[in-house]
Amino acid sequence: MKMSKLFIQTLREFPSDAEVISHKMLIRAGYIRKLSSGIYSYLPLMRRVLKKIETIVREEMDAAGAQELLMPFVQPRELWEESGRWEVYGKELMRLKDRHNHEMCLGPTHEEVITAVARDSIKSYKQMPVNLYQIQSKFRDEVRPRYGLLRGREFIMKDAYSFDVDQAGLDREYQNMAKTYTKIFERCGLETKMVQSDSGAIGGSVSHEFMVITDQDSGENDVFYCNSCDYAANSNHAVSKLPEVNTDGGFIETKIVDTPNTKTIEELARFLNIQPSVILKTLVYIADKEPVLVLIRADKSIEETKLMNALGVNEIRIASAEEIKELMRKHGFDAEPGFIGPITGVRTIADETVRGLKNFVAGINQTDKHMTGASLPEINHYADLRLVQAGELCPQCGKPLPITGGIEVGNIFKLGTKYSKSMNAVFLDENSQSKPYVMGCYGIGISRTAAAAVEACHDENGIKWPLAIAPYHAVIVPVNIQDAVQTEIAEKLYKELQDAGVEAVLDDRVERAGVKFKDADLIGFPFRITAGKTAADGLVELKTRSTGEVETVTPEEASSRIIKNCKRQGT
RNA sequence: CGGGAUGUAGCGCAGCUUGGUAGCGCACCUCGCUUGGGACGAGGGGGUCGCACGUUCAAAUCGUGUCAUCCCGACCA
Repeated sequence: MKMSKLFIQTLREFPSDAEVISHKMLIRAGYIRKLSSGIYSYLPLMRRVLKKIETIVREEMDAAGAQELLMPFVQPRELWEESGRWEVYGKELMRLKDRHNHEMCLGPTHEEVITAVARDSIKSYKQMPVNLYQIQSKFRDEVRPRYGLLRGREFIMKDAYSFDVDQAGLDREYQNMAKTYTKIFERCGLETKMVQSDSGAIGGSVSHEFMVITDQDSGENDVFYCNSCDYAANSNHAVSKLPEVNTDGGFIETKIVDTPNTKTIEELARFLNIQPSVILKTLVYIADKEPVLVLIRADKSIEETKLMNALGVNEIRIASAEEIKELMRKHGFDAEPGFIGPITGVRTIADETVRGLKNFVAGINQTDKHMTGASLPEINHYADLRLVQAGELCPQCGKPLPITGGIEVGNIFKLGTKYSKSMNAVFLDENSQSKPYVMGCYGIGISRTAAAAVEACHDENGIKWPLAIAPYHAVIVPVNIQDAVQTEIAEKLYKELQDAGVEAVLDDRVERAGVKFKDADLIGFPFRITAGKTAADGLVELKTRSTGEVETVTPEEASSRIIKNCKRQGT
C-alpha cells in the first residue's frame, strides 16, 4: 500500500473528549471515528487489525474443532421470553418494534438463538459434542458507554456455544476452550491471565475471564493474582485469607451507650476509641424490591455481586435513607441510617467475618445510640460477601495478594442446562431418554482486544502493535522523494517485501521526514525502514518500534530481518 | 438515574460579560521554497455558531425549552 493512497488522517492533537489512552491513540492515529456515544466506525487500518485478530481466532477455534456460523442480529421478543431474559436482561437489551408493531431486540449475545438453532437440528446424542461460533457485531445499550472501544455499545465479538450430552463432556470442552483462548491471546502478542469470575447475567455456574493485565487505574476490572501460586480472580469473585486482627471488643458488660453524631463507622470507632474490626456493620439493601439486612465486620466491605448471588436475586441496591426510616417505622423503631442493627423478622444475611465477632459494638435501631459488648443474634444465613482488598492473603498459599487492573478480553462459562431446559431443547440419549443439552459459552471481544492491545502496548509517541495484529508489518520511508537513490532503494525494498508476503506501506507522500516519522510512530508499524542520508552508501536504517532499537544495515539485511520475523509469526 | 461541564469548519480552540458583516492554529487546495523528528512565505476553499421558540430594528452573544457529547457518582450506615 502506498501511504499517499491510504485512507487515513492522523491528527496533530488528541481528541478532547477521549479519556483512556487506547481511545485517544486510535482516534488520533486515524483508526476509528466516533459516530455516536459508544458507536464507532472502524477505518481501514482498524479493519485490518480486527481482521488479524479474527483470523487468529478463526484458525484456533477451527483447530479446536469448532465450526463457524452466523446468526441474526435482530431477534424476536418471543425467543427471549422463552429463556425468561426478556424481563431479566434490563435496559441493556436494546428493544425496538418493527412496522407491524412486533417487538424485537438487537442481539447482545446469542444463547437464545443458538439454543433455538440447536433445538431444530440436534436430535440425537450422536450429533454431539458440537461447538458453534460466530464473529459478529453485538449491541448492548450500556448505562454509560465510555473508554472508547473498551466499553462501547456496539462492538465485535466472537461467541461460541458448545453442546454436550453430559457434564463430563462440557468439562472437557471447557478445558479445550481454556487452552484455545490462552493460545489465541498468546498469538495476538498479549499477556493475559485466566481468572475466576462471576457468571453475571448470562447465567450458569463456573466461569473464567481472560484479562489483559494493566496498571490498576487503566483496567476496567480489579484483578487479584498471586505471584507465588496460580490463584487469580476478578475482584467480584475473589476470596482471601484475612490477616489476624482483634475481633473481641473486650467490653465487660453489655450496655447501651450514647454515641451522638456517629453516622459512619469511622466516627463511631473514633468516638468509642475502638477498632472497626470489633463493630458489626448492618447495611440495608433492597433486593428485588424487598429489604434485606446485610451484616459484616465493619472494617470490611460488601462485594455486591457476591451478595446478589447469595440472595439469589437479580437486582440489588443500597436502600435510601427514606426507605430505611420506613423500614424502621414498620418494625416500631425510629432510627436514622448509621444506627441500624439486626431486627428479627427481616430477611438477614451475614458475611463470614461476622462469626468471629465477640463483645462487639452494634447499632440497636435508635438514633445516637449503640450497644457495646453485644453478642450475636441467631443468624440462619451466612455467606462469603466480602470484597477482597489489597494486602489480604492468597486463599491458596497465604502470601499477600496484590491487586492489579485487568481488561476482560475473553470469558468462558459453563452454562449447564439453563437455556436448554428453559427453552425445552432436548435430544435422545442412547437409552431413548429425552435430555436437555449441557451447554457452554465462550466469548472473545474482538474490538476490545484491539483496544486492550493499545492499552498494553504504547508509548508517548503512539501505538506499538504486536507484530501479529499490526495493520501492516512495516513502513518504508524515503526521506526525500526527490532523491532518486533513496526512492529507488525504497521502491525496491517495497516490492521485495511484498513479494515475500510482508504487508508493507511505502510512504511516498511529499512530506518532510519529520511528518513521516511522527506518523510512523503514531500508527505503530512494528518495523520502519528509512532510506535517507546513508542511501548513497547503499545502507538503510531499520527501526524496531517495540524496542526503539535503530540499526544501520544493508537493504538486503533489513528486508531479510523483517521477512524472518513475519515468518516466525506465521503470517 | 443524580451531579458537573461542553456544543462555533475535519481536529484543537477564541469570540459571548457589554447584541451590530464569524475568527485563530492545525488539516485541506494552488504556487514558491525546503527535505532526518509534525518547516517557511504568498494566495485560496470550507461553518444556517447543536436544534426550536422567544426578546430585539438586529442574536453565536440575552431568555426559555430541547437534543447531543464528555466527566464524576450511583460505595456501604
